[in-house]
Amino acid sequence: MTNASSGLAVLADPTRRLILERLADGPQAVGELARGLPVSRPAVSQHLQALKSAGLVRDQAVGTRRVYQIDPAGLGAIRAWLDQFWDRAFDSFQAEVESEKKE
Amino acid sequence: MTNASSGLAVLADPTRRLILERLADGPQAVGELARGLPVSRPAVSQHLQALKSAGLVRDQAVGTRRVYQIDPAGLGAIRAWLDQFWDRAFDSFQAEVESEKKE
DNA sequence: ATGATGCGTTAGTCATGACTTACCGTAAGC
DNA sequence: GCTTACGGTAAGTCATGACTAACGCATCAT
Repeated sequence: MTNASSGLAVLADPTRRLILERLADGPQAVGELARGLPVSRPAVSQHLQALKSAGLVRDQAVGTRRVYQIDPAGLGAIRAWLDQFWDRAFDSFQAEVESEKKE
Repeated sequence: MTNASSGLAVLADPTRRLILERLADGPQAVGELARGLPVSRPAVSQHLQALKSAGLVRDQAVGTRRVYQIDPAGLGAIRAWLDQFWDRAFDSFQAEVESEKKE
């Protein structure tokens, strides 16, 4: 699923954000990622699974290796939610300031 | 702390997002919020505490009630992180597409 | 002063999830 | 064929955190 809810839940974990930051510099295989991270390879695998089902990464088999890269669609959904939320909050924020002025 | 890390961690919880959505329509007191939510009032209090320490809401004492409203600053930090991350990811994504075209 | 309302806090329970170890399947190299 | 690298999966442990019930404190009304 590629909605903001699952995306935000996935972005909550610091290790998962680390993985995304690595992938933001270019595609990488699971082993490469694990070598640069403070957790085991299976842990990375599980995080990648979570990121994938949230639509934040794509994977591609290359021989025996499996290369992951960021999927912009997932990030877009989160940005959209945040932007829509921001607009709404800011509107009511200003409306509140206005109504307080009149008193 | 008002950085993206704490903000994202706080946004991960669905109940907390519900609270924020309510507050996006205007300031509200704790009891009002709790009445419209599927959890107890103490739970709402604790969530508000988490939201407050992440810089996402402000509170204001009004008599015996305590009115909460969204603090735009916290949301801004998260948006900034996401935007910066999105740009970086999209660049390397396009670069990858380009390099694949040439093969 | 007394009662009532509104909230924060504490203690304790329970579920979730992040992690490791061990294992299994698969693709490449000798 | 056999072995070796790579990665997903299963099982089990442990910490975190979301929640409720109970309590205490402050503010307003009578």
